Amino acid sequence: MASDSLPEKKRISESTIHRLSLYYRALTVLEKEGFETVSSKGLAKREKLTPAQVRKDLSFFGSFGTRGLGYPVVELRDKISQILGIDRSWRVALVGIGNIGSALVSYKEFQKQGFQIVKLFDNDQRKIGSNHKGIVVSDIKNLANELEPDNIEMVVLAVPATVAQYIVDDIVKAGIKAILNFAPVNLKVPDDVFLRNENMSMELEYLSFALVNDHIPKRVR
Amino acid sequence: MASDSLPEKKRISESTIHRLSLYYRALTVLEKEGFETVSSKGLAKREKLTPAQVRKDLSFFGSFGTRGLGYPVVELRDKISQILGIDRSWRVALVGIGNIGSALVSYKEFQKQGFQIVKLFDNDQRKIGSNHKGIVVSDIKNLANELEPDNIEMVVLAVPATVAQYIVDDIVKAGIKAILNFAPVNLKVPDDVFLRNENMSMELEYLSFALVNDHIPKRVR
DNA sequence: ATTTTCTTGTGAAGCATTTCACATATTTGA
DNA sequence: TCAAATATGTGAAATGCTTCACAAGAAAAT
Ligand SMILES: NC(=O)c1ccc[n+]([C@@H]2O[C@H](COP(=O)([O-])OP(=O)(O)OC[C@H]3O[C@@H](n4cnc5c(N)ncnc54)[C@H](O)[C@@H]3O)[C@@H](O)[C@H]2O)c1
Ligand SMILES: NC(=O)c1ccc[n+]([C@@H]2O[C@H](COP(=O)([O-])OP(=O)(O)OC[C@H]3O[C@@H](n4cnc5c(N)ncnc54)[C@H](O)[C@@H]3O)[C@@H](O)[C@H]2O)c1
Repeated sequence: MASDSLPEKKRISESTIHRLSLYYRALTVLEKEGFETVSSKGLAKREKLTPAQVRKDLSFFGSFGTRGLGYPVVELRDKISQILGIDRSWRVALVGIGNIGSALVSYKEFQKQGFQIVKLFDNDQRKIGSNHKGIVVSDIKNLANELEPDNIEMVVLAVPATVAQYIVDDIVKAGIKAILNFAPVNLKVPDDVFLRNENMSMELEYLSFALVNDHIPKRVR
Repeated sequence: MASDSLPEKKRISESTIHRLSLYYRALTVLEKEGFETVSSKGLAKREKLTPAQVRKDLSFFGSFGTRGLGYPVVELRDKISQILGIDRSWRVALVGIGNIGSALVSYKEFQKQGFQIVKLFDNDQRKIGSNHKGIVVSDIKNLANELEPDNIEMVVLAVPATVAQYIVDDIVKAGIKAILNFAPVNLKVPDDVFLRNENMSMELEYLSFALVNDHIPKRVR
């Protein structure tokens, strides 16, 4: 036959990616605690997962363990950080320097993890020009000029829900491909833009449901 | 036979519960826009889901639609709010009045949605006694006395990761059954306590992974 | 009244994810 | 050196979740 289907890129589930974050965090702690190796069982226990789940997740990306011994803590952590792309730093812009936005700018852990907030935007005249942790707030009007994908790789959106779609449209136009949105609204973006939503109300509603229905879900994430 | 297995309580998946939140939000918007009914197709489109998914989710809880017509917007919204348990208000305590904690207290939407923050705790002498939106910050030392499950039904935890487990132990001891945690740490709680984590780093790491791997997950939540 | 159109509700099929179970590799202890 | 213990990596089975597809009910059109 002339054309077999192209070797399709292996697709990883969202859950696996989230668990990689958990493993990464656990391994960081294990290193601090002085462990040199850890078994899938040990790792699983820390994150309330099964050993098989841990092994399967890691197996999507390679073989990192030693039979009879387990995984080398530091090596595995470094490997996961490569997989997640957090073995480098990311330049992040933050739009909306309100309650949540200010909390995010002040949060030093992001910086340490390599998510560097390097640009701030707002439309409030009292905020524009002001200084937050060494960064001067730019006027949102200049977003198109000042948001270069060469420079900024991710945008965190912390503006009111009512304006979020307009702003996201501009962000997309500027060529940004990754957005973390805090506004409780379903934003429309093209297929090649990665959008994640942080929806706190949803988690409170989940708790409400759980209390009212005394609910244990089939599968806990 | 003497004993058939008890009619097991229908377990609903986490995804379905989260989608109920989305439907609720969409229906609120639809009502404002003046729609009296909406089809599963219409609802699906707004939330980037399939009509079958919408119908299946709702079918777990009953039959709310009319064939040939769709679902009555207001009625369905009210029904979902009953299912989620948000047709009432919840009394919430917030522990840790720092960057995130302050943002949450100032957020009026929670109040509107029925999540009433009615008690604040911190261990910082400069914060204890101070007033946030009409609530005086209590000393964390008094948590055991002042956190009565009769009065407080949920706790939001916004303290440093290093102390989160100690505090959560006290919260559990006080009899609280629902906790929303912002600290990036895997907290241990008994099986009858519902715990949800809000982990922003995880979402940034997801975006990082997506950019590095040009990744579209198998299933988008 | 009757037909056509629309749309729900739901088993069943299809697909994704988790768990099982074991061959295999390595370490540990005797 | 060898046996026992440990623990990975992975097909296959089991479980869970989503989508299909269609019968059936209701509305709209004729
Ligand atoms: N505060 C919370 O605890 C919380 C919780 C959950 C969700 N959220 C959501 O996060 C978002 C931000 O919430 P917040 O409490 O920080 O609100 P906020 O009002 O304190 O901050 C919003 C900021 O966006 C700016 N802004 C408004 N319009 C803008 C525009 N067109 N361009 C640029 N900047 C603009 C405002 O000047 C302000 O600084 C909202 O969508 C809110 O629903 C907040
Ligand atoms: N700020 C952010 O944007 C952000 C983002 C993601 C996660 N988080 C997490 O949320 C949590 C809070 O972050 P933050 O930035 O608001 O930190 P913060 O230091 O500003 O606030 C923490 C608050 O907890 C109080 N606290 C400390 N120990 C306490 C104790 N034993 N009992 C009671 N209160 C105590 C402090 O006094 C302070 O008010 C942290 O776990 C952090 O990792 C924060």
